[in-house]
Amino acid sequence: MAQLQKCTDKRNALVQATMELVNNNGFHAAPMSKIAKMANVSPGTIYLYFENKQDLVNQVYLEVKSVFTAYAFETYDPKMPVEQGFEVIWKRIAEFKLNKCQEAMFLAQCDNTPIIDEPIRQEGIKHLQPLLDLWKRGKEEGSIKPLSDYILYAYTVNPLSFLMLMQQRGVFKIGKKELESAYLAAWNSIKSE
Amino acid sequence: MAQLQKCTDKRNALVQATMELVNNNGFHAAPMSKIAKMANVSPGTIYLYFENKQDLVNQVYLEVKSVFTAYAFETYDPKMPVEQGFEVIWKRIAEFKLNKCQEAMFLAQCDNTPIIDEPIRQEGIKHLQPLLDLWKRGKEEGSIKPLSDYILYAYTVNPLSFLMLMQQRGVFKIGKKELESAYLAAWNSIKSE
DNA sequence: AGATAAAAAATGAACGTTCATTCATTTTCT
DNA sequence: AGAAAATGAATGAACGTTCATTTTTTATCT
Repeated sequence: MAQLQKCTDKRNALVQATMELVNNNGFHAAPMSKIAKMANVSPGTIYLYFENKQDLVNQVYLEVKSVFTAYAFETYDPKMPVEQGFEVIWKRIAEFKLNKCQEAMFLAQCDNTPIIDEPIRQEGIKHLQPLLDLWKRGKEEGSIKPLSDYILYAYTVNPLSFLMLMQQRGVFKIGKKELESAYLAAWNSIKSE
Repeated sequence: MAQLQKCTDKRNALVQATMELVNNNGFHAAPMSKIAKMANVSPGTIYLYFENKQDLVNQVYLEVKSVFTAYAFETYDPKMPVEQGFEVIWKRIAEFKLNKCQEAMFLAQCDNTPIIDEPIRQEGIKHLQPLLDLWKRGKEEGSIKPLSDYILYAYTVNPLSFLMLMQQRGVFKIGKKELESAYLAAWNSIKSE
């Protein structure tokens, strides 16, 4: 798979088409031929950019995951106090999950199914380190309950995935007020005392 | 599709095999031929019990969902005080999600992908009514925050799905102590004041 | 009870389709 | 003109589903 020099356009179109089809139809009903058609590209072209279908979906996952974490930490500064830092990160994550639905849905599907190879998934998690560091700091100074990172994640970040899905399916709409309540619920579940 | 009279055994074996294969390989890599083999049945036999592959997975979903809710409410009595009722239900749900991994994983996958037809999914949700009634009571008496049911679900039940997955993937183990912490986090996120 | 026939259930090879992937050819860029 | 990129028809494998046949169960009669 020789590195192609330009035309990151076609690659992006393929990434976008893969997300859209997997979101709407599921992995099992997202054939290469349709992905190609949606990206305005010939089926054969996909194999200039990706090894095969599994590699395609792996790469899309990694790319979307790193866009997500970059977005999450964009306005965060490790010098912030714990509570403020948490609020900043949480609200960026919420903004991402609720506005970039396409990307968030794709991640949710990948994280809850075996379609992504396990080593690739592990790699996608690494970018989350700043949040884990913040939690470590919070636990040390006593502002955050001394719980496993998995529990902290389950009660603060994961609920947003569920709310995103419900919004996407049209049964629930989250506005400014609901977002503030949701943030409080998140903070209340992990803050000390 | 005439009703078959006996041999609910074969049907159960098919349900079990479908869950196992979809959990381990994903829907796209769970062909009818493998499902049949795992259930010790001929491929043709599947079509005596189910219309087609979509119907098979729909029915498995409905069946597992109703086993789940039956389990959740088994020890609950609507006459219980709100906080006690919530604790009873929450802990049953936790028990189910953490012990019946096969079933819980399958539900998580179905709820986060488009593999289940939307009307069928809607039907599966109906059995959750007792919990919604409890929350209504809690909001009216002021013991539970006046939040949307979706937010309450996101912060109390959904985290368990995430923790179940992490336990299943071997990166996290939830014991008696963690379970108690998790319950407190859940209750803290939705209790009033 | 045992024998026999009719009905029900189960089988698995066969069918038509669709899929991922390849590669000889064409198009676009340098 | 030469190299790089893109094409899309062709290929073989795998899939969901069917149905003519076989096996098992049930019902009936001696």
